[in-house]
Amino acid sequence: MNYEQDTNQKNSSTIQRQVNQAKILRTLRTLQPIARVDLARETGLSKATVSSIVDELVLESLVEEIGATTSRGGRRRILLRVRPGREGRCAIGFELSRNNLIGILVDLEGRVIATHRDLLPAGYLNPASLVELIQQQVQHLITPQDSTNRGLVGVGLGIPGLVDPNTGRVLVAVQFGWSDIPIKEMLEIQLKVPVKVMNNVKAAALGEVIYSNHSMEHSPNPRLYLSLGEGIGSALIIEGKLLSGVSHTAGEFGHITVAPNGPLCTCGNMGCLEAVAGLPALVSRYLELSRLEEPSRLTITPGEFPYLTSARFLEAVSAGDSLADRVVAEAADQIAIALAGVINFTNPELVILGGPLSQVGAALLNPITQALRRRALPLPLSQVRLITASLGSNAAGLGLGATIISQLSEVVLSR
Amino acid sequence: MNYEQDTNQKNSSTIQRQVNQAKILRTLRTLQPIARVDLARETGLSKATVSSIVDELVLESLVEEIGATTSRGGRRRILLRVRPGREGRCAIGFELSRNNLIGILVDLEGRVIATHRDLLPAGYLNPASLVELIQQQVQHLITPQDSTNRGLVGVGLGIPGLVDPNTGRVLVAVQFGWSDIPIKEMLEIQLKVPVKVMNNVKAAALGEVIYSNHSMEHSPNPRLYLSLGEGIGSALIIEGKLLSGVSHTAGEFGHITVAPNGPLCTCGNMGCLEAVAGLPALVSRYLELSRLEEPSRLTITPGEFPYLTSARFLEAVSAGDSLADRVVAEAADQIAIALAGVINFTNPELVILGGPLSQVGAALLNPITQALRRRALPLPLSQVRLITASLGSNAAGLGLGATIISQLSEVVLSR
DNA sequence: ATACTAAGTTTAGGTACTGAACAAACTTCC
DNA sequence: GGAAGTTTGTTCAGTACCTAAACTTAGTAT
Repeated sequence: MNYEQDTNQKNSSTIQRQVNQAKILRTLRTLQPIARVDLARETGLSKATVSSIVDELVLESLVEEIGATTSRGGRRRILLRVRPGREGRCAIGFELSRNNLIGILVDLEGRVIATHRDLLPAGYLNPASLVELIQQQVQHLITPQDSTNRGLVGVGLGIPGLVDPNTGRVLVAVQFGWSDIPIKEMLEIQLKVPVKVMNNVKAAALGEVIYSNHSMEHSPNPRLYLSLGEGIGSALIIEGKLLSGVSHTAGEFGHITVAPNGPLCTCGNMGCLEAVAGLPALVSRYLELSRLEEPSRLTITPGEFPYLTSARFLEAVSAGDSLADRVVAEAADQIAIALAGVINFTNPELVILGGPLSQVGAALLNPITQALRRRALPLPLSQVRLITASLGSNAAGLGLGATIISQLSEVVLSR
Repeated sequence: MNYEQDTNQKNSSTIQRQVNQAKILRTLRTLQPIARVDLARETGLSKATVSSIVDELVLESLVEEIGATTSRGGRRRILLRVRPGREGRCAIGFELSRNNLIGILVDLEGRVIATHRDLLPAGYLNPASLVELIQQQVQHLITPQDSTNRGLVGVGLGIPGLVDPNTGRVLVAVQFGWSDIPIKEMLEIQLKVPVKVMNNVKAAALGEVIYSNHSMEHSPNPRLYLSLGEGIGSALIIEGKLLSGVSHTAGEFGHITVAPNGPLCTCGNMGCLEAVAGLPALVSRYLELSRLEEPSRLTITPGEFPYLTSARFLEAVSAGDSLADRVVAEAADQIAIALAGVINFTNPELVILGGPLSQVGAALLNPITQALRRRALPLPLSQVRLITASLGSNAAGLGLGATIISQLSEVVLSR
């Protein structure tokens, strides 16, 4: 079940054991603490098989015994659980952003054990240097004794750019000037553990979605993550998997048309959501309206106007600036138009609002909720839970870590 | 592999054989005619295993030998293929509409062997009578000798209404006054073969998507089917599976907002696509504009105006009525607004235009294509193939039949 | 102490896969 | 035409993994 074994594994066709190992691990994780008998009953496997597989899992540091229950006649049941903390196995999720590399070490239960942040060196970032940097962080994060990475289940990496999650190639990353970099392959050679690479916003989406649930079990129903910031993106998760699309660009939420004759967007279309509700648009709108408003009622002084940044604008909203609040409410209406369409179309069970704009909380959530009531169909709307993202800058790392961990209890049929 | 065997099958855990049977069947179907050696090479299984599984498949009438090739030194290879026609196994797809029950018998290659259509009796249709009617059609369609349905792999049923495809329950079918009918269960008891029940538009979508491909192999990428008629619906197929959603209402394309302050829709929202581009809206628009137009240039005479039906309107478009054409072109613009959003969001490889309105062909397709060029993002747009539906009233039946057949070469891990 | 009960382990038997040897059915070449 | 060579498909011994049933372990009940 670890990487070395996978590579010199028999002949890819002994699916049985993998399926059953995964089944037991999955059951164990959702019902823990649990005894072998109950695992047998839950999974439909025989007690003998469960014993045999549990033995293996204990050997691999994935599972541990935690004493016995009191009995009501008969031998006491020995409770098992997924082995938590540093003593068990773990995974690391990395997020690469413009200036930082954040690494988050999670245990088998998806809990954070340690984090590490490196500032990126100025100037061009070489793919090889990134690999080097990640290798160093891995050494920092896992226990120093374990230099073989044997405790490490795998590593995930989120990158701002277009990634093919299947091959793990970075197709384009404008910020770093990369194109067609086989980063997954490079990392696997260096780290000797399986690596998963994906877009950082999608990784954050996975994180928020998985951790919204209090269990790492995935729902089969669609769940949507919305990232509201300078740009507006999203990720749709169906049956626990990210929708990627033919060219891996699925999730473009910001270019849904919400005002057919509205302002020109950078993409060439008129009235894209991003053009009216992206942060730059909100700042412009604020400046436009502030001319009509009495300065005394504003949190932002007219002197700041020429230098008004998105961050400062968001502060004003949080500080209760009524004009900023109005601008956000207007944007919420526009967001709701697109969101209502997507809710009707995908019928999700969960929508998570993420990105900088989402941090203003109720100032955004309330008007969106209201507008959705007018715009969305009653049945799908009644099924959807609308919440705000809660993991902050840890989201991507956690999503990647949890994804790696989850793969232990999934079997991918190779086709 | 047939239904009786499935029920008293060992103990649900002999997954190995099922996986490998499915793998061989899948490979065989895409690469046929093919010999055992090549199957072994393609699937990675040993020659011994392939021989053993092929023997089983031949016994089950799923596969047949079709003579040998000429050799270039060495024993000649015996070519195998999926057994076509009545001699092989087959499936039946039924579509229930307001007045008709259409049954389509397809062979293992997805080709139509026979069709049958019954007019429904007037008045309330009892679920039990439907089961009875389907049972009769099954008897008509399969060879009379085979009264045990042994040749029948399974049956699919498409119903206009809200269906839970997992349980096969009809949640609501307004046209028939049904609610919460376990139609799948009822049919399985009667027919003694596996039954799949789903919404008829989604079944049609599956049909069009599967048959657009010239092979029954499913692409992993998203594909979209649009049904343009009185109402506007859609179905999104991802990894060969229909997106259903929490409450099984996914695909509501008609209630995407395309004109935020537009006309009131039946759903309560303003400016839904359906309210501006559904057939009733087009007819109204035609009547509205016809007052300004010179009657001589119209195909429809003013005398018809009070009785103008959607069907007549569509005839006028096909006849080249310039005003009707203009109305369709306007609608195409609105459709393109919603479609561009969905293309950006889902990044599909295929969009199929279906439903009555799609039958006007280029009058609709051209303006949509043009508008998409302005509205959709270049990268996703460049990947999408936009075509018109081609199966007509057979679509749903074919989709269901093909779905049943496809299940032979798929393994669903039970969780 | 003895009987009962339930959890977990051991064992014998069955299924399904694989590699290697073998049989079958060709072509080639002298 | 027969020996040699080639390739396909089958048979067989060995292995992995599952199950049911018997057994061991470790408790409670009386």
